[in-house]
Amino acid sequence: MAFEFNVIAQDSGSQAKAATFTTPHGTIETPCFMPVGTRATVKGITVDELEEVDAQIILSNTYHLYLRPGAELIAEAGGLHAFMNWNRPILTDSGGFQVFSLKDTLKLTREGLSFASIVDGTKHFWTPASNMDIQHKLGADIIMQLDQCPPIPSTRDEVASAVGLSAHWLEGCLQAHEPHRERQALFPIVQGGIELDLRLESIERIMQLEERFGTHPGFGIGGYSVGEPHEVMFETLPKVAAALPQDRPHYLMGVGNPTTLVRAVGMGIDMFDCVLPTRTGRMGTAFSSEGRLNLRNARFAHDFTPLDPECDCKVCRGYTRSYLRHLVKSDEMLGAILLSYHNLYYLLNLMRKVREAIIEGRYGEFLESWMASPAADDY
RNA sequence: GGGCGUGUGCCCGAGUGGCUAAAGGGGACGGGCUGUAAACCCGUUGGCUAUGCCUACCUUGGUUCGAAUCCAAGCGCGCCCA
Repeated sequence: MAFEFNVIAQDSGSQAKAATFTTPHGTIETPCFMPVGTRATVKGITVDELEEVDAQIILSNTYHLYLRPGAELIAEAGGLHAFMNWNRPILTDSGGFQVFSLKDTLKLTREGLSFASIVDGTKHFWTPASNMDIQHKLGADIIMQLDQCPPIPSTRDEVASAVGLSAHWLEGCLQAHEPHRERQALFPIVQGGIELDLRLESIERIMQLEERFGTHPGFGIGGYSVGEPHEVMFETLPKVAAALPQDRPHYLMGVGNPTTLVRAVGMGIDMFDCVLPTRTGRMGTAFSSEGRLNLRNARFAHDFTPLDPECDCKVCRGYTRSYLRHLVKSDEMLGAILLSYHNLYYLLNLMRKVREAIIEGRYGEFLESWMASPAADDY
């Protein structure tokens, strides 16, 4: 059976769990971090390197690929996997986040959303069904429903309205997706901002639709990390994750930094994605066991030690902080490439260690020592 | 030797009497980045016993209430003539 979620270890002191999730392009081990490759490329990283750092699944974006090069072209290439030469699982986001981040160019209606292309200004209109059609053509293993992701701060009415609209759109997505259920897993997305009752209402409306459309293979949790402090998210996140079925993966969308990942796993989250490792890497910042390092800082000019002495990735084995700083300061693309590579390795490796800890029944210890370490400085 | 031009903060460069501690770049330094309109964005960049004072636009002298800005000489640099 496709899209099987098998929990292989459950932490006794938290909601942390280790599991596997089966997709047509392979099995994902959770908890996992998914590198973001918006435009069918994880910026600065080849697919060989993605396999080197052992990314099990990557993300791509419906909005961006629809605009360029177009879903038809990707279908003609044989789908996203063939097009980008990546044969492991892929998840495509629907473009719901762009409803939030590109709000100036988008207009919402109950039927769908209209928007002006950020590429050439042309006008477009999406319905849940047309969005599904695009994602079917792209052919990712996991696809996300079209949703509305409201920013922080939003009024309660605005958040409630986003819950309603997202649930309404979900129905349209499910309907259009029915013939494709075996090939692609459609994840609904929980909205509701930072208010628990709205979150629970969102979950209820999502679960109600199972009566007509069958079991949802997994769940996205959206609308967090859109400006609120982490602690605010943590007030409701464990309750949201607990209110969802435990026999399916919980995907916390767009999160986040290393410490947030380590903690959120204990709150019942199985999947994460974030642009942070690649973006901050490209901009000259590296994750490390000593905390975040801004390689532009003058203090690294004569530092001929590895980026992170505790990391065994090829960047840390082969290059010094001084050299990486030189590349960054000189605007050499290799600097962005190497730091992106290291940051991805770091985060993926961290998830592997978290998973190992869960399986060995010591997630609590792991979390405690993590929080006490300098690596948790981003918190 | 003569003629013309030019000299601004770490660098390039705007400014040609008061609104100038001096635009704009670059560099340097620091910060940010969370389902990627991001190889991007923001801040600082003469000194101090800081809501004020001091020192500053090659140097010296002058004009003026007031000069980076006008005048004279000198020095440096550039081009042309000898």
